[in-house]
Amino acid sequence: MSLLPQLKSELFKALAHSTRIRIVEMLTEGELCVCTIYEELEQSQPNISQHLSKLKKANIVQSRKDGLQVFYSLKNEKIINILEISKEILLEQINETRKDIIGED
Amino acid sequence: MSLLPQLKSELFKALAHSTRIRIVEMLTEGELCVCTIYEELEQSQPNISQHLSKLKKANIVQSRKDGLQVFYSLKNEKIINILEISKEILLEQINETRKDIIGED
DNA sequence: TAATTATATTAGAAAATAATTATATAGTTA
DNA sequence: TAACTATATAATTATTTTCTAATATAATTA
Repeated sequence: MSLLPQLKSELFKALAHSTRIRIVEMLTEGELCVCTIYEELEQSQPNISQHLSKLKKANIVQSRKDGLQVFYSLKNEKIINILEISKEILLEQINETRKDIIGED
Repeated sequence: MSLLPQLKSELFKALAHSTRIRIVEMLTEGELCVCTIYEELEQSQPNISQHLSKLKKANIVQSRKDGLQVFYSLKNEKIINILEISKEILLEQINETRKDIIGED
């Protein structure tokens, strides 16, 4: 019995929240301080902290302490590829739906 | 305010269960009858039916009826790419962990 | 048309997840 | 050392997800 499907599902579980998707996408540009993340996303500090904790537990991000601040960054750039492909899939879905409604070009 | 993060999170939610991962991976080989899926995965028929329903709602699979049987197939092959990248990420994680424990080669 | 088969749906209980509020911790500065 | 700041953790409640058992539906065959 393979363990991989279970591990994969845990990875996707970590990505299964729009706030966490937004965090990962923010981190695409480079490391960010926790304060920057919750201010930009307009979410409470504890809420963002908990989401970051889930991302960290899933090994999607890592953190580094600098004085009072904590900076988070992506642990593996390949996570960006997953987000890119998901975007392609969604855009194709949207395009299909459009065709169904408007009719073929 | 972009809608995409929300849609992406819904896509990942649909993949956030090991049974659904296994189903998608089975369908990589081509369309399958519901009965084949629940027999091979050794899960109850209603349980598999519910998981298939979630995958269908997320537009990951489509179904086709043939007599009494229903055949499911992938709707967009790109979902396979997402699973492949997730595997790469996980294998790299495992390799890192191994290095931490055993020491650098 | 009645019985059978394959699948889907529903209802209900248990478990997991999420947001909020309050509090704790670690590091800094006065 | 006391106050302050940034972040993390804990507790609570509400919501969502999952599994199981029972039932419904649709297509087939006797």
